[in-house]
Amino acid sequence: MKTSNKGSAKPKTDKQTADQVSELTTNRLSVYLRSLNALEGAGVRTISSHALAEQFQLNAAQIRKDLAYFGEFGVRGVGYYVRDLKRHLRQILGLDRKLRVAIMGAGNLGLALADYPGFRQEGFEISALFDNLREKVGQQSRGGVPIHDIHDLKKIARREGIRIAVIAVPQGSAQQVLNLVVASGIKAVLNFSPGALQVPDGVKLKSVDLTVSLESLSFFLAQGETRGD
Amino acid sequence: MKTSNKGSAKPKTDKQTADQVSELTTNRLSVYLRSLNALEGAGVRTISSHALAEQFQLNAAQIRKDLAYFGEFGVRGVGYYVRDLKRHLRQILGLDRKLRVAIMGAGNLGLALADYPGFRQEGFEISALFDNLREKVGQQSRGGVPIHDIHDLKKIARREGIRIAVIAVPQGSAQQVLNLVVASGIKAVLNFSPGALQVPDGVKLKSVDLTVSLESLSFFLAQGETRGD
DNA sequence: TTTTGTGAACTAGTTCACAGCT
DNA sequence: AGCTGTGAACTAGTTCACAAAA
Repeated sequence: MKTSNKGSAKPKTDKQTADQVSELTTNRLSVYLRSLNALEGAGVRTISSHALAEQFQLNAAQIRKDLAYFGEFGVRGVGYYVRDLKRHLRQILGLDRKLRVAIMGAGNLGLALADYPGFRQEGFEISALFDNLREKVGQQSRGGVPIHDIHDLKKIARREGIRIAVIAVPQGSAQQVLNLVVASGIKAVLNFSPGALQVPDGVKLKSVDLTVSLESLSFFLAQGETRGD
Repeated sequence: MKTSNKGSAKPKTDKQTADQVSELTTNRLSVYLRSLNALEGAGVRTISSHALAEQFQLNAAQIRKDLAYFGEFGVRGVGYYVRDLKRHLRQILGLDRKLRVAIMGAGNLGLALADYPGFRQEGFEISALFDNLREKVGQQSRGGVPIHDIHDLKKIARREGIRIAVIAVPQGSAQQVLNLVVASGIKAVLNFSPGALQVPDGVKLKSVDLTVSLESLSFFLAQGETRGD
């Protein structure tokens, strides 16, 4: 237990500061949150780390450690109150407010992502698409997300308070578009284009590389065939 | 050097068996391969682990270790021959043949993925889309991938030799569709639906969770705001 | 009794540093 | 001289195991 920070020279918000939490941990927090939403919907009031761990293939201590980085949310002998823990996780993950997202590239992928229901959950709002093709600008996605000229990014990002950009442009222009995103003051970017991109310090880039994912499956299949011991 | 497996009771293919290679390693192999393609295109004949490491933010020893799991591909004093290493990596990753892919779900995301150029590289071929909506079956994607009835999955997967499935259906039906995929004999699955899915042993499931990715960015932004020490 | 929170032990992954080959 | 391949050292992440709280 580490209640009471007497003596410690950092009052802050006690925990919450979480300077050195690994991304593996925060990713798991998202997973826990999703499960808590389901549990709350099902009317479950309280859940133990063991019961939670069972749902994913995870160790219960892992879950307790993950949560302990941010505070003491559990009750010994009982577990975690679903509603409480959910509220804490939403706050830790910064989901207790609306976060506006822009999608760069109104091609197949960009348009699909703009209307993807998973993106609309938990406080995210897709506010705008950006493209450089004259004929796309002024149109909108099937779900009604407007397509703007990429040159208006800075202006619109400021006006709409866009905090996150998603890169869904072809390989060749990804770095260039990323530079525009960074210049417009956006600090968090989810990238779907393949290949290495450079961002300055203070900007978080998270990449989803579909080619790597597919090739990882290919490797698995190839192994299965060679492994004829 | 570990040439000559005298004494060892496993002649096999010497290396290549690679029983315990981490997924982190194989993911990096994909990244190296992409870079080698670019280098070959640029006419570069040979590359050192240092020069490769520089491109991504990686340690050179990391690259040498990753490659060493599968054999000795380098030449001391020289580095790696680009063409040679590329060929080896393609073989290790199982990309030295055509791999056919089916996409489950002809919604926005499924259709976008079907025509995604990144998927068409390196020997992958999107052979078919599957959906359960009467009005979609018989149509095709803009790029010409035919949409079949999901009930014909087994038949078509066998006929076309489909080895990989991509799950792009709504959350609610993901597990059900995955079960059909597994029943049809497909052993490798790339999943885009959120939430935990169960697969039997011997089937590889790789999930890309867009919600988790976005929430990870949200966490980063929230930290930046709180970290006002 | 149940279940948390957490130090200690363990396991996995990365980087160092250098012998040995070209 | 240059660069690989790899044990040894180190760092990060996970699991164990148990005291303390409800």
